[in-house]
Amino acid sequence: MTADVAQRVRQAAETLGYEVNPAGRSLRLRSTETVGLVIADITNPFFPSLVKALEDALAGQELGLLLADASNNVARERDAVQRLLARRVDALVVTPVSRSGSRGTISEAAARCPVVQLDRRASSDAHYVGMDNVAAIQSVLLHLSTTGKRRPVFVGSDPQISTTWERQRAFARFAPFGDRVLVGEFSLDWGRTATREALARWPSTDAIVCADDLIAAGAVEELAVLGVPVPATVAVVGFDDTLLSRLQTPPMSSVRQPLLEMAVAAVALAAGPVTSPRKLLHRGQLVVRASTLS
Amino acid sequence: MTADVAQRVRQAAETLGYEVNPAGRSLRLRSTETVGLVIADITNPFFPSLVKALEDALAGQELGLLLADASNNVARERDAVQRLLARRVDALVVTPVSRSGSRGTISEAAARCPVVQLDRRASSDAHYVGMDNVAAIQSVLLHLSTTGKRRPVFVGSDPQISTTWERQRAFARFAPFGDRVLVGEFSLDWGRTATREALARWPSTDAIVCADDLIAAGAVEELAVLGVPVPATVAVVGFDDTLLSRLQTPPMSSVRQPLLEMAVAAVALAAGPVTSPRKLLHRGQLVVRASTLS
DNA sequence: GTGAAAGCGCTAACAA
DNA sequence: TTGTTAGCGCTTTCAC
Repeated sequence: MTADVAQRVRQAAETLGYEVNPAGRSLRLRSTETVGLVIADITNPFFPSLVKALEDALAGQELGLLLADASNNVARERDAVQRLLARRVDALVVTPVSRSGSRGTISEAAARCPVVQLDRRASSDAHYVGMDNVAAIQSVLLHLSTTGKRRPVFVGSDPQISTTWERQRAFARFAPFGDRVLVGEFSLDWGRTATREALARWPSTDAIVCADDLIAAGAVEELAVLGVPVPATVAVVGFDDTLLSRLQTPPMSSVRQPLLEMAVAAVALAAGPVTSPRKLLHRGQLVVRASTLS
Repeated sequence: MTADVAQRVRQAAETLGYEVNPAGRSLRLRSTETVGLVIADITNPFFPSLVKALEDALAGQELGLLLADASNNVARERDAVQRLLARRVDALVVTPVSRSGSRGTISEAAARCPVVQLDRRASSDAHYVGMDNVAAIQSVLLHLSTTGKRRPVFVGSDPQISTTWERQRAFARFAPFGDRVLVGEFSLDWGRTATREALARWPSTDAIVCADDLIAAGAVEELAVLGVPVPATVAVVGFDDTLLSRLQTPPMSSVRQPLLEMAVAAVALAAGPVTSPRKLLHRGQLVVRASTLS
């Protein structure tokens, strides 16, 4: 076909309003050009930013995004994965709900199409793209120590969530008092409760390192109620750098994940040639705000 | 086919791991069993709850959700709509970015498939499912008046956003001083600026009615800075009942939209028989918290 | 360089 | 009730 004819065909297609039908294309090519995303819990303010990052990364590759939410529930996560698989997504991106509870679902899915675990991980049969939580905790501890805080406590969430688990383990290993750890859930209330408990058990506490911003926000609130000056007496650090960290009074220091970078890497693994499971760790960045700086 | 044979076929399908291929099905049925959703701005904390509600409503009908984000940008919204249309979604749900700027995009889309405007609206060529903002503002004003607040100010966002526009107009019509209106954008900073401006222009102000929780959070913060007691001297009300309203100190009263109900209605219009454009208004509910109750 | 034909997996219509 | 067939829109192959 000559360039001239090609041009005229294009022209005609334009005026007739013709567009390729992706169903026919899918059938023939055995590809849907769509990636499925299963989010652990869309009501957690961290995940919308992840969704957005992935959207952006996919748009660059002309890939569509089919979204599902697991509502923090292993059974619903399994259903969501099945639904997306039945729709023949070319690849699946998942933030697993639970280290042990999601493993089976993810391993089975990985046998059928490329699967990328993003942010959280549960199975070694699938790719993983996340943040280096050990390095993140180390930089938090270093920052605290340079501001004179040497008696931090860690307040985590459910250890079945891989991110909070990794942060907890790194804290246990590198903090001055590695056993000063409390675990509960991602919630404001837990942040408050844990703060009271921490101060009661370890009165010398001068910093609270939280597994996410929700917990950190609760910690800041409880400290205000208790009349403990932040950061003068007790500093607070969160994770994820969500809107919350900027809104809280005082604004909170928080570790930001390089979401777009991670999303691009995840898409590359999802859409690229099939390989053995890769593990990609990106560097986070501690955003310093008033809750750790007088 | 007898029930017995049907059962055996099902059994065989099960053991062989057979699943219908939606591509073939789509091609034959001329339907993708997928609905497209274009969100105005996923980083606005209100929208994730909308997405979740729609997810839930669609899951009940075995429909998939193809998601796109317009990033508050009319051009990106147009692109997103085109992309979803090219993928032959059966219907489109949109929260239009701008009353005038989104009209063309939505009207054109409505000519190709059922389109439901959710929460916000821009075109009368497509269905609309939203909240009755007039009734909402009236109930806010009534509540304020019964708590002795008779000099409210309205702080809105961009009047091109249909929700804030409707709230603003209702306020202008029903508030004691309908001209006490300031408009800016959905942001904390605007909430702060507007609060200062309101108190300067109308020193008798005893309540600030905000177009969303972000603005309201800014108002509460600025009042704290100015040393104005909330709610004793000035009460504050927001919209959307997001996480923010519970987290702010004091917790803020906010109008909650009946999201699931709206999502179910939207899905019914999207998946139901084609009809002339419908306009469905649901009733919101004012959630009263400390920012309006001493 | 161009055109024709096969076949992806599915369902609806029709024939037996 | 059961079995057969056509054709949805696309791309690839192969023949010309």
